[in-house]
Amino acid sequence: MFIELDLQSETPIYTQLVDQIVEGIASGVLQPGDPLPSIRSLAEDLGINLHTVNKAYNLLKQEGLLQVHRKKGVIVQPDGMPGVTEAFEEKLRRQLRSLAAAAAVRGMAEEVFAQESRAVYREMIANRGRG
Amino acid sequence: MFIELDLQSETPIYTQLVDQIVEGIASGVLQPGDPLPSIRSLAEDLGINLHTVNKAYNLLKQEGLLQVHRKKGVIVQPDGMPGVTEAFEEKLRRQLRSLAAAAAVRGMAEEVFAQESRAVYREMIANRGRG
DNA sequence: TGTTTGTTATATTACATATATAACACAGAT
DNA sequence: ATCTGTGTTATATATGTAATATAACAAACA
Repeated sequence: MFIELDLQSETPIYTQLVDQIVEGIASGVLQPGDPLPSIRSLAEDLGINLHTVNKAYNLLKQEGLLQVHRKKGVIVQPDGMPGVTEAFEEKLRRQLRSLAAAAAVRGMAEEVFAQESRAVYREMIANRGRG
Repeated sequence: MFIELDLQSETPIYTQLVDQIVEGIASGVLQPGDPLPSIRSLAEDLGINLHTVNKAYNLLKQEGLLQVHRKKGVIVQPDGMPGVTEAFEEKLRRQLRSLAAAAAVRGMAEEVFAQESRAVYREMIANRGRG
């Protein structure tokens, strides 16, 4: 499994799970229809509790990124990913504003900040051709 | 005072305080050397507890954005803001990665994401001439 | 029948958030 | 000296979140 947890981190375990799965989908490592480990097996692999994995999976299910079946297990959304909704735009801008302010205060120029954003996005989807 | 709290929000009060003060500095509403309300008076104005304001002020003090004196009170860092450290770059990139992944998964193109970042930054510092 | 799946329920521990009081040390004004 | 307002520190409490530990249930499949 491609997931690596930092149990010392201040960011919750279930958030780390959510982030890494989303990044997995964005990067193409996880493709629509691909199966994910069962709640129990992933929990055991990572040495964490069943409910922590369940919480992460459910959040992603509610966002429309995962589908959850009885016996089929958990798979990456095969019927089209959710689009850029108004709610998502708002949330994105709110978080970008916080980052932009912190960057501006430290003297990071507009071009550098924008370029940094572009670079991070590009690296994210760098090898969608192969995984 | 320019601070507005959303007590229903899931983001902690002290985080809202930190964010809005940083945005105040970035936008020029707060200039180096400018005084901030005392811990007690701001707490009373906002209808929150003294310690919540204290926590926010202390975080900003540790980041080097505020100075705290005995009787002089709290002022915006007059001796030069902290620069773009390696630690800050890492933190920024980590958070940008999370946002970029969420955006990419929803089909937001690289150019749109980068432009969104630039626009948010620009609006942040839009009226540094006067406020 | 038995196993594995997601799901739900309950309980417990640990930690973060926020509040409420209280007291302390320091600096300035009266 | 005394009072007042400042940041600071110390306790205590209430609430919510994060994470764990068990247990049980319903559905799908071999």
